[in-house]
Amino acid sequence: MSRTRLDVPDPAVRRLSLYLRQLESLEHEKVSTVSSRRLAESLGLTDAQVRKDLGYFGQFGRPGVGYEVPTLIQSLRRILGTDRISNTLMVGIGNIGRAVAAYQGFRDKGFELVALFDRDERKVGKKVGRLVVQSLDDLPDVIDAQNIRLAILAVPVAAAQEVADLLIEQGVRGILNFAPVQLRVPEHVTVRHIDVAAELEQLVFLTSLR
Amino acid sequence: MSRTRLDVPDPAVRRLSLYLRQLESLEHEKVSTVSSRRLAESLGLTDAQVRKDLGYFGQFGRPGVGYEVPTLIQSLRRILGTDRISNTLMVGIGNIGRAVAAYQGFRDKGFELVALFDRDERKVGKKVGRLVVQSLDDLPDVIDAQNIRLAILAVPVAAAQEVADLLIEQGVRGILNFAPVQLRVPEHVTVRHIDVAAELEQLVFLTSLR
DNA sequence: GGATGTGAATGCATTCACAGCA
DNA sequence: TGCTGTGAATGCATTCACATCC
Repeated sequence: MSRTRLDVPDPAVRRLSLYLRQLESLEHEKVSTVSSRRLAESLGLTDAQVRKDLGYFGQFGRPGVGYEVPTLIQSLRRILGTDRISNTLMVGIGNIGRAVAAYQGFRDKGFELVALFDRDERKVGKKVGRLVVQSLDDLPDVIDAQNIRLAILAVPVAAAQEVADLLIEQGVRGILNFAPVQLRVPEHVTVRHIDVAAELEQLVFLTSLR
Repeated sequence: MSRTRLDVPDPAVRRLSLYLRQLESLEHEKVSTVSSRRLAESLGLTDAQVRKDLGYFGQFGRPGVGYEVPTLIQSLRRILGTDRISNTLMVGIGNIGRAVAAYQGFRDKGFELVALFDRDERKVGKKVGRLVVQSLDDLPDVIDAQNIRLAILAVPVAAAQEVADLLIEQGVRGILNFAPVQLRVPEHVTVRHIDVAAELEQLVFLTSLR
């Protein structure tokens, strides 16, 4: 049976982003070459893991030398799909929404926030950065016109599932969810969840052990 | 060898927060009892996993009946350590910092944001919600006086490691890091990392597969 | 009958260890 | 010699399956 991209362990894919971040920082420091050992150490991992992870996707290094930093960065971006810009929309322009919208440097990472939506009619028409908040009624047209497949969901818990359903119906394939609720989505849709309170809970637990 | 709390799989601990969130929502709907099956289904997990996870910490259910929702909530809070309020501080009052500070409901989850800090002298003295932004010079005194062990780090990448070192030196044991950089910390300190760009990268990768 | 709790079995991710190449 | 790439071995998490109890 042929190896498909799908049988890569999920934890390995998560680490790809980590490697990319670290490599970008090395590039910034004008480091031209890095070994799996060095990369691993700076991230608190093992060299074998770095090599294995990269090995799922191809051969990028040179024995006896290591990995060329700029080339590996390019390769990782291509693998992740961030070598081209993905148009992204956001629904829910509250505190979190505004903060994320204000974040500079999305574009460098392969994303462009191209549309903002809110259900609250008082927010519609207001400017946030370069963008104007739109009504949810415009969602279908905008998604269509700009070929959007990624959405950031920053609405209150009570509205999250409903808005997610709407997004999916209109063709969104990936949702970054800030609402502290588990979304129910069809197979072909991917959700990533950011839950600040849950992370703090983990910290309390882990710090009270030692 | 005796079982210590430490040999609980990390993924299991992460799911505890998930269970808690779901149980709170069930309590809100006045559901008094829930089976592992039902709880699992609502979270996209298996019943065996729910039982095994809870089993690491004790026996909470009644065979033939299930788990009493309010009791299990209490137990989970005690396990996680969120049955008592943890005083928390934040450094870096930019966009993200302000958004997190504005988040209502920390207290219900077991946290109280009790102090804000920023290096920028122009921000010091300004009010954010009920709190006044303080100078980093005051950090040692505040940590001491309020017995703070948790910190939210929302400073720029360039300052993150330095501020983290300072926090740790003053006795902070857990750091929630929003800066997209891997912090180097001693053994006894725990870090959780929230990286919005990395999550979006994952979405791009996962959605381009199918 | 219906559900928990938990050892045993499985499956998946990590680490080892070494052949092969620069 | 130094480092990659990768099968084999290990270790860890999940799932199975059933004895036990309400």
